[in-house]
Amino acid sequence: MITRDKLLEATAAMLETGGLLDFKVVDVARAVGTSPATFYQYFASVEDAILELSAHLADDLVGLLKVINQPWKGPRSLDHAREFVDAYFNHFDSNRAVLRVRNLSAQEGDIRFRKVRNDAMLPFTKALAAKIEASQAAGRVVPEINSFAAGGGLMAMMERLAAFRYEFEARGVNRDSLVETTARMVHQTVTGRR
Amino acid sequence: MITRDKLLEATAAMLETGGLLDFKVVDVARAVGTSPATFYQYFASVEDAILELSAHLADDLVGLLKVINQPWKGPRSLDHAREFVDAYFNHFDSNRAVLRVRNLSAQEGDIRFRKVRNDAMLPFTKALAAKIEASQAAGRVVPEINSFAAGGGLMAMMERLAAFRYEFEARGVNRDSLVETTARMVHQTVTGRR
DNA sequence: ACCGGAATCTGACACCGCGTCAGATAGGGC
DNA sequence: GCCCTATCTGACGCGGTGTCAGATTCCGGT
Repeated sequence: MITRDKLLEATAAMLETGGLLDFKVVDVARAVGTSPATFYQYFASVEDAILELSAHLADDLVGLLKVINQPWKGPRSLDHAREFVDAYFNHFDSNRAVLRVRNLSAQEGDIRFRKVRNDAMLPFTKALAAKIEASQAAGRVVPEINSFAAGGGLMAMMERLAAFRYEFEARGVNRDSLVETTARMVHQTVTGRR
Repeated sequence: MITRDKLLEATAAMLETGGLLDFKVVDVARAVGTSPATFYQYFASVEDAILELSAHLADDLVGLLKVINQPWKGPRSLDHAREFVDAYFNHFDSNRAVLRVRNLSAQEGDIRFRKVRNDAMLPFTKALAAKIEASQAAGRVVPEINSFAAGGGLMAMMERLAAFRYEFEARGVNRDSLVETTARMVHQTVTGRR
């Protein structure tokens, strides 16, 4: 495998293991059996490396767009919501550490991370918003709700619950139960039906 | 003012300004007109200082418990939800930077930050869960929903929307609209009513 | 006014990670 | 075997970390 990829991989691994505050590029270099100079050969800064890791994450999600772009109708509509939530949880589980840093940096105002996060999440937010608008047109959802804000709110909820999943498990809410509850909240908000 | 407090204040200010990755205790010391040694006189590490800042945040929220512990009934029930969401947004706005780091550290698994975060949020999660259970008992909310997970989900949504409020403003959703939408989602989930 | 002790602060230091550069090393096309 | 390019790294100056011993300040007691 090419050195550059090894460095990226090691960076991700480093983020899994330790906190962001004591992240050291020396450690990354050591893990790959190379020197810090090599790291800076490929990346101008640590942020750049993490940014690249973040950018690749959106790729894993394209498959999920199918689930959310189909209409959620009939008796199976709740199943779609479940599938959506479950897949999103999986995605988060596989990429906890990088997503954590991506979101922090986006919150801190770094425009590059904001963009990467938006690229990943906007399609979903918009798809949910479109469904909500349809439900509003059908009179099943109140017009006072801003569809984009509601879609964003649902994404926010999913992201957050995925992030603190283990906190819930420690309190007796297992993964299935969390997915089921989240799916029902999403479904309810989107379709206006129980 | 006592040096220790000045250091805490400067730490918070430093977190507002720059990213976590380039946080320097020298900068904090300089801002207070003292030396790094003095910082370490009072705090064993940067984390400890931020932890203390985080711990104090819960204090600001005790007033809000009143709003959520009263029953949300009758024609004014939506107003209660609005008041709750609005106040939570304010809280987040006043303490963005510290909350950001608190949440990151909690996600990273730091048990002290987990505890501080739980101390701040659990009362609200539980209060929402209690309301949901009441609605379930009344048949207005489906029993398949786990009340604790749903309460946590609502808190998660609020926290996240507050965090990315400016992202929504950039897309034409102003604060009022965001609060209104969030309040309605909370209200709907909690009471089972539109 | 003076003293003594405790509390508070800091200069100085050893250590280590950052980020750079010039030069070393390794491929591979011919 | 030669050269050119791509890739790597040793060595370095800079600056931040965290510690300690000692300096300074403060204050109560006499």
